[in-house]
Amino acid sequence: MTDRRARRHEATRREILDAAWRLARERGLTGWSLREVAAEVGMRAPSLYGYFRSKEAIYDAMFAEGSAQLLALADAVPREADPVDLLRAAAREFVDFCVADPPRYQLLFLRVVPGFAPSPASYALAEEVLERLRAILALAGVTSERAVDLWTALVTGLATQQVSNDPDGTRWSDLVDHAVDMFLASELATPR
Amino acid sequence: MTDRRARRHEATRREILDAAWRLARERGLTGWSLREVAAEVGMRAPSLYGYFRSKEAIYDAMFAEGSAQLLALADAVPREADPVDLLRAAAREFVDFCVADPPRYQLLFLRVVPGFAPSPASYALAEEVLERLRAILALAGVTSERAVDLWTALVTGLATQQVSNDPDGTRWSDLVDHAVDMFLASELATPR
DNA sequence: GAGGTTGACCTAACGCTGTTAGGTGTACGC
DNA sequence: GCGTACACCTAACAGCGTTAGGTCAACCTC
Repeated sequence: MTDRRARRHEATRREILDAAWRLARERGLTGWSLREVAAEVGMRAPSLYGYFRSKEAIYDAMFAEGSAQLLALADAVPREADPVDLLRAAAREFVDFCVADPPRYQLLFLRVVPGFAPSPASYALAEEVLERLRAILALAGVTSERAVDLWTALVTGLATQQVSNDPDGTRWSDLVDHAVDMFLASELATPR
Repeated sequence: MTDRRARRHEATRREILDAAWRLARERGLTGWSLREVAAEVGMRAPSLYGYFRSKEAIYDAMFAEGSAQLLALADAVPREADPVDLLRAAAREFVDFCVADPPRYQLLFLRVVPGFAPSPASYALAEEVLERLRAILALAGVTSERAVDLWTALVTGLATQQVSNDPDGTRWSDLVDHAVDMFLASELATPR
């Protein structure tokens, strides 16, 4: 049996992370303090340092977690559909993923936290997400690196506009299918 | 003659604003303190409050200034060219504008500063930028609100990816012409 | 079961942040 | 030349992330 101690430790880590997510959603990605997180789990701020080496380490764990969630989403994309439907679904799921949790989106894709950059381990997860994206696009016949870059610009652009300028509406989400059609018309016409 | 005092006051405001921009470019949009700005202009932090009501007011003045610069850029777009060339030039200038000064871009288009939202006066400037954009797109025959939204998503997406993921290269800037062609092929084919 | 160790948590404190209060001297308008 | 208004200062506040050092209970070993 793995140490009861170790399990308890992991559970407390989880509790801290959950509290951080909760506060980030309530007050904005950078709108919370360690003292608040500590209060949320019934501790004082310095005690958190037994679980995370710094506030940045908490952001890093959140980054890894968000990436893992997106990775799971990418793996759940159905493989047997029509390529157009496939990409439409993928784009829509991505934008919904972003809109559903704006702080998570900002942490993963915008460089919003002042000193923060993901650790190599966490960044590797983000790279793997990109790898899955490449695979999905390849299923639809889109393989060039330029096309992948254009895709990321397009879908993150839609997500950014939606989150920043119409957080409670669907003004840009509604454009996703149209944008995918535009993209595919252009990329599949000149397959190179 | 307008008060020498008033002129001197305005000059000091400028000096403070320039120092804030300089520090933002050096250390990131939110990576500077009032004490640093004050030191830069030979004062102590509390003295800045004679010129700006808060740090947020400095951000607001920066927001207004950035918007004015973008407005000037929009007004400089040549009106007599071929519509495709026009939009290509406009998109390229926009992305270059963003890449040239990432903190300015983040201030104007990402919601990066924790508590900050532009004042109504500053926001009006940003709205005017959008108005100019609509006019430019109309020159090329693009008039629907959905098409304008798709345009903003596309060009801000390119800019975001460029600034966030390849700040010193041209990986996404190089896609601007291609993206504009893709956009126009789609929007002009179905003109309604 | 007693003893020693380890780890969970605490208080106190550091240097930093934006901001306010209150004081001093000087440059200006009359 | 005088009185005022302004430019700037120091001191201080509460809050921030973080470190140092201490206390107490839970666990492992005998």
